[in-house]
Amino acid sequence: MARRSDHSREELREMVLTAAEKIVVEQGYEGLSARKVATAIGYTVGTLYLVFENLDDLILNINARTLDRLHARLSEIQASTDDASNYLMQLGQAYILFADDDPHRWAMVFEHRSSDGQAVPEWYREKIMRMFAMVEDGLEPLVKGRSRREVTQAARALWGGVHGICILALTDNLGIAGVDSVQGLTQSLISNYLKGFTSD
Amino acid sequence: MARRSDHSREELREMVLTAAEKIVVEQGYEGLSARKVATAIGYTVGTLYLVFENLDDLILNINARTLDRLHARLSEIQASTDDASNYLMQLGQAYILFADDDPHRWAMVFEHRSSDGQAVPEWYREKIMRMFAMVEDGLEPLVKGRSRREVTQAARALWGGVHGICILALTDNLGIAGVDSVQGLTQSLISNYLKGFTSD
DNA sequence: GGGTCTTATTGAACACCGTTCAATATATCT
DNA sequence: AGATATATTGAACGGTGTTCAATAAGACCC
Repeated sequence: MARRSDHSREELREMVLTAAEKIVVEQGYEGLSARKVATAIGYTVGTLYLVFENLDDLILNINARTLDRLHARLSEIQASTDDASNYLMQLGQAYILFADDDPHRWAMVFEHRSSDGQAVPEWYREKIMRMFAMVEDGLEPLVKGRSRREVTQAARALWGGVHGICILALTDNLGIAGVDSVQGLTQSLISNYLKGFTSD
Repeated sequence: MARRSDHSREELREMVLTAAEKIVVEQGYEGLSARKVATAIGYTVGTLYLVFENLDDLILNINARTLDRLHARLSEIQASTDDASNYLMQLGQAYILFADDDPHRWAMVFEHRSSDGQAVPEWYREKIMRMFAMVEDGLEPLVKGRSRREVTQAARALWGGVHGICILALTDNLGIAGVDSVQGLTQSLISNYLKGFTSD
C-alpha cells in the first residue's frame, strides 16, 4: 500500500494528469484506461476517483491543458497591426503545426464526448472562446465599418474552416500527405477568405 | 436457436446494418454494442462475426452508407453552369442540413477510429474523394486559367472549411445555437472564399 | 421413416473496461 | 501504548469485444 500522505491531493492530481497525458500521447485516446494510469503512478485504480470525478472528468482536464498549450503557442505570435493578413496566416500555421506535433493529444480534444450527455462546463467553454477571440482581434485591422456581429461571424467561419482542414488531415481524410500540403490548404483558405472579406 | 437458413448471409448483413444504424441514430456512437445489435435482430452475439469481421468493420460499413446518403443528397442539387457560386453554396447548405438532420449518424463518421491503427480501405476513401470531386466540378466555371492543382487545392480547402464549421457546430463548440447560425457561417465562408478565389 | 452428414447458430469463456465502497493499513494525537 | 482518524486499497459488479467447441436443424440417402 502506498504510504499515507506520500503525496498531497494536488501532487496526486498532477501525477495522474501527467501519466494520463503520456499514455494518450503514446497510445492515443483509445489506449487510455483508469487501470493503466493507476499502475503508471504506482497507485491502485480507486485512487483516481479521489482526485477526479470519473474518467470523463480526467479527460476534460487533459483537454483543458491541451487548449492551454495551444493558447500559449498562439500567444507567442506577435500581432502586427500593419499586416493583419500575415498575422492570421501565422495563427493558422501555428495551429496546424501544433496539431501535427502531437496528433493524439489534439485528436482527443475532439474525439471525446462526455458519456452522460451533459454539456461541457463553462470554464472549459471559455478556453475555446478565447481562441475565437484571438482571431477576432487579428481581424480587427481589416474591419472597415463592419458590425461587431459580422466580425464575430468571420472569426468563427475562418477558424472553423482551419479546424476542418486540420481534422481532415489528422484523420487522413484529405487524400493528401504531409504537413506541407496541409499548410498549403490553410494558406489558401485564409488568404482567399480574407481577400473576399476585405474586398468591398 | 434461430432456424437454420432463416435468412441468407446477405439478408443477415442487411439486418445487422439496419439494426445497428437504428441504435446509432437513437443512442449515438457510444450506445452501440455487439450484444445490443444481436438482440435487436433476434440472433446471438456470435452471429455478427459471421457477416462482419468485427465491430470496426461493421461501423465502417455503416459510415460508408452514411457517405452514400450524403452523396445522394448532394447529387439532387442541379449544377448550374451559370451560377457556380450559388451551386457551391447550395452544396454547403445541404451538407450542414444533412449533418443536422441526424447528428449521431454523421458524428460517427468522424468519431470512429479503427482500433487497430490500420488505414481505411481504398473503396471507402473513394467515397470521400467523390465528395471533393463534386466541389471541384462546381468550382470549374470559376477557374480562369488556373492549374488543375490549384483547383484541387481550392476544393479541399473549401470543403474542409465547411466540414470544420459543421463539426464545431455538432460538438457544440462554436458558442452558437441553431442551424440558422451555422448556415450563416457556412455562407460567410463560401462566399468570401469564392470572392477571393475569383478576384484576380 | 430412420440414419447420417453438414453446417448455421449458439453462448459460455476470456480478458478487458469504468466505477464503487467496505475493509485495511498507516499516521497522528492523547 | 492505545485510540482515533483517514488515505489507500482491491475485490466485486455489470458492462464491453471476440473466440470457438458444442449443439441443433436442415438436407440427403437408403
